[in-house]
Amino acid sequence: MRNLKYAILGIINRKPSTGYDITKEFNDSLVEFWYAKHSQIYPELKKLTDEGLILFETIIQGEKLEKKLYTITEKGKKSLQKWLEKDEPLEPTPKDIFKLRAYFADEMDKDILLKQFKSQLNKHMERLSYLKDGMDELSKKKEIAKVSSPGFGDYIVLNGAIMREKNYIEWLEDCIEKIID
Amino acid sequence: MRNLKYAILGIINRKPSTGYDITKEFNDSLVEFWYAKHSQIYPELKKLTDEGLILFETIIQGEKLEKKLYTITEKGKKSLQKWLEKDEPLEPTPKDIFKLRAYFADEMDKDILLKQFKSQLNKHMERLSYLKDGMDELSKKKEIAKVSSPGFGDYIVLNGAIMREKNYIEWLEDCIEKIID
DNA sequence: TACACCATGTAAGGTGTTACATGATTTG
DNA sequence: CAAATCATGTAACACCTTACATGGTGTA
Repeated sequence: MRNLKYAILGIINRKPSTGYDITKEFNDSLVEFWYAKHSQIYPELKKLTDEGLILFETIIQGEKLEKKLYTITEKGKKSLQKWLEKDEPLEPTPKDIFKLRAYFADEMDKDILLKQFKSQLNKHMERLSYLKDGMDELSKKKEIAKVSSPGFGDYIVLNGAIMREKNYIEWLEDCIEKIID
Repeated sequence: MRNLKYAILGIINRKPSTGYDITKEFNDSLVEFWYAKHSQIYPELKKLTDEGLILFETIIQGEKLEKKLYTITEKGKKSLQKWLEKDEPLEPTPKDIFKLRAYFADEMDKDILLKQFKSQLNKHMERLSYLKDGMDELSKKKEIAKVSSPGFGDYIVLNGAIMREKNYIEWLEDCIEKIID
């Protein structure tokens, strides 16, 4: 466990960051497979500092705004590396509220059921389109699709998200077909 | 929120059940999209009883083993129905620890990275095979693939799980190819 | 009679969300 | 100069996991 710990460690390892930066990173780039609110991040940063895995430098922005720029320590790098090398059993399948509803489909009025699926389809199509835009931007910005290039991680996970959305859409369309006839 | 509440309500609505039954149901049938431990279920059952959404009958098994068979009330059915009809915004994408690791791929030694992906591939192939077996069994047992038939919910979500696993496997294979060359 | 499984609960602690709280800087 | 964004934190509460705790039933 302690996954947030390693998520933060990994981000700081990529580039020294403030708590605010990390929050943004989570809710922009990583949001397709990890996220956290700032209320969880700041206490965790304190904890990691106490554990000697990161350290910070106070920076004054403008006149008096203090911000803490965190850097990973050698100890932190070792800890991260160890976590990256771990090969653990598969996590339980993530929870999916829509599928939970779908499981109770035979209790639902057919029209409502259809409306539900169509609405869900819409939302996932929007998300897919958003992700595709992200991919266009990424391929402009970075040299991707090559291991050890710094954009490789970004590329494969974004590609994974696109594949996942396409697949979910396929499933929804399949269900809609079955509901109709 | 209060999703566990509705998950339990839905299960009891399908068929009167004990806490033990519900626990098994979660960890057998529903595990691909929802689950909970008994330590979460028993307190929730108490809560739902207090709210008048379910009620129980004490049954003696054998000589003296007491078990509580829960049944949904009219109030409970209304509450469930209302939840089933809700159309809420998309949940954030579920967290995926493996993708979190993958995001930090450029920090990893290429051999270790490859081993990670191959191991992950193995595990997902096993899960897929397990799910396919489940589908074979389900199609023997019930009349499925028809809305309003009682097996329809079971069928579409199991089918969704199979599709999801196939897709994840495809992504892993794609990544492995990219890592190799 | 031992072992697997049935059956129900509580306690402690970790993880995550929402709301509260405050203030500075940048940009239009 | 107003609004958006930058920046950091705490408190209360909800959700979830692990471990503790106890005892009955069925079957080989």
